[in-house]
Amino acid sequence: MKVVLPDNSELELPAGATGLDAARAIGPKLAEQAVLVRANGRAQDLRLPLQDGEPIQILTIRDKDDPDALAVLRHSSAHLLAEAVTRLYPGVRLAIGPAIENGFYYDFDFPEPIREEDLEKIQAEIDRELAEGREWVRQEVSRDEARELFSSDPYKLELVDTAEGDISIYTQSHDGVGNFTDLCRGPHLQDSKPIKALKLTGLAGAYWRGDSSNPQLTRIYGTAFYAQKDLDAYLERIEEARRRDHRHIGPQLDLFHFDEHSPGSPLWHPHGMVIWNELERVRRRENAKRGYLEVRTPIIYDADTFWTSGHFPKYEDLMFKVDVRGQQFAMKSMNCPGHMLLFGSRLRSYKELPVRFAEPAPLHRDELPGTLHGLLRVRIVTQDDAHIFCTEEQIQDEIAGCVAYARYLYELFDMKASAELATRPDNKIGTDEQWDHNEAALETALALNEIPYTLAPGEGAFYGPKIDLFMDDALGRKWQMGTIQLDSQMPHRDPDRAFRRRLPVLARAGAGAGAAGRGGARRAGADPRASAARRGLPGRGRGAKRDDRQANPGGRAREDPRDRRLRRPRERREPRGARARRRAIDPRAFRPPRQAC
RNA sequence: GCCGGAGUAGCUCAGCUGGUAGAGCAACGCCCUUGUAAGGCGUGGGUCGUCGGUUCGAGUCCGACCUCCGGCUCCA
Repeated sequence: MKVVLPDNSELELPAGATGLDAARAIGPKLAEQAVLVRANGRAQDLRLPLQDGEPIQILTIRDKDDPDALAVLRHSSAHLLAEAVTRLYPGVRLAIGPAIENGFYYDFDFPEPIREEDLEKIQAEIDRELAEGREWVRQEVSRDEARELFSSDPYKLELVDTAEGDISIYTQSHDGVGNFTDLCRGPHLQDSKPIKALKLTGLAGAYWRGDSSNPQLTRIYGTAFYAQKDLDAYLERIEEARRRDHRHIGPQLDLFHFDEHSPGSPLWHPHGMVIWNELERVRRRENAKRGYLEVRTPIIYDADTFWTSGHFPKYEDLMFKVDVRGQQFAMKSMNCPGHMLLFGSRLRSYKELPVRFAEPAPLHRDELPGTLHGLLRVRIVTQDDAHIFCTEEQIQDEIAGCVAYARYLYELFDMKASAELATRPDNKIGTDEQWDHNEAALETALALNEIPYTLAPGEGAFYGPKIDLFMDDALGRKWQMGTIQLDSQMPHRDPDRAFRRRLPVLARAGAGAGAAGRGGARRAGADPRASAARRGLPGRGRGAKRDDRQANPGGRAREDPRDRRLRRPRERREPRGARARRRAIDPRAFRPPRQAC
């Protein structure tokens, strides 16, 4: 058989030859330095056979910046970590240990919790392994053999059962030491020599398979490079980014600060307001150019409003509630309710359409403490939020307009946009034709604007697909910025019947949408509460409300407002933890930002 | 929320096994007048995150809480 080399020359090989065989055929030095073969564009273990006629590229230790070459180095590093931990902590159970963007991690289930100090010990053990050296041997096994091998490792067993294709294992050892075997798809290095720098960087809790209903594991992070100076440069880059952290610079420049008396809510200083007002000016100017009509609606609405809008069934725990003379109100976490009330305040003619309402209102969200992060994840956000009421025929143009607007903003701030297109979920309402049409409209808009996106199948809201826009920060963390959501089902939930016919609503948030949630758990059902809400159809909210009232008659005891003034600020209304227990949910699974109404 | 870390003067931090708080920078005062990464001398400044407990005595030990930092997506 033949394979094609990068210079387009052909290499003749015996049938079943592997990447390593190909390297050997070219030269001994190449074979020695090879770490990976890219076959047909895909990273492949050197030990695996090549296909006849496919183009290949041998990556070596000199391709030290190649993402695939780094990934194989780091994945092998993760296995060294696993070996060290297995030796140091008898009884530990192994979960998974992939390479990630800037390093690798391995998830463990420790019999006893470990602390940060333990990392030093583990690091020393890994350093010893590196000094001894390790070679990796790949073996293919049957599913039954794999189950036998990992019979005491529940996580590995689950992986065996859910794995696609053949099962492989890797054993790492050298001169009889090590001898650590792990279930692994590969690819791996030939041996540990290319790992010139390996550093454990952190410790964190992480749920098995990213699902909060699963046990929490202990994740150990690390990174590795083909050269010590690359590790040094990486650490220096992290340091530099830290020095430029807006959370330090902001207060230093007297722009804003945070106070523990209102966690997650910046206090803007005079200098900061100069920037704020400039952003406002840009927002007004650009909105005006695009035909948005500025409106202003209340911050606080009664519970009825939020049951109808669907916020309460889904997001009640993340909204600030206000008790007004015994009646429950809440602070809006999105502008939709006000805009719906405004649009529905009189009968509208389709000749008015499209109507684009924009509102720069402060929105309040009771984000969980562990998720707050400077100005990027806050409890109060003023975003350029808008709702567009239009006809089915106008959808495509309006969406394209929204995406183009988003692109304009990203370019204005010199940010690289990336997007996620979330499509129909299982509990969707509306017809397939409608969804086909709407998803296509979103996709077309993204393509027209050349914004790279990934598909998130099944992640759309039950009422329509959406586009979430992201930015990366200096440390490579992803933050959700804007969103564009299409709701073709609004009339179903509109109690006031302001619509004579079914009218789609487009909800979009652009500049200033800084409080967006991070891309959390992707898996549907990760949040039991949210998925339950998704199952509920529009209109069921009212029933749910009655149930809720019965379950919780009267709610919290009322208090005299005068008492409130007298009360010392630190005093709490209820036992600590009661509230936390009530909302035992996975914060990441919750995508608070802007589920439209 | 969960896991790990942290909370001592405006800032950066030290304070080991408990005995009533320190440094550098900043600020302020005086001196020097010195051409742009830190001239000299001196002074003031801390309920050691909050509440409670142990103790003759707690920044230091125990408990609860608050806030902040890293992480909880990258699928054997």
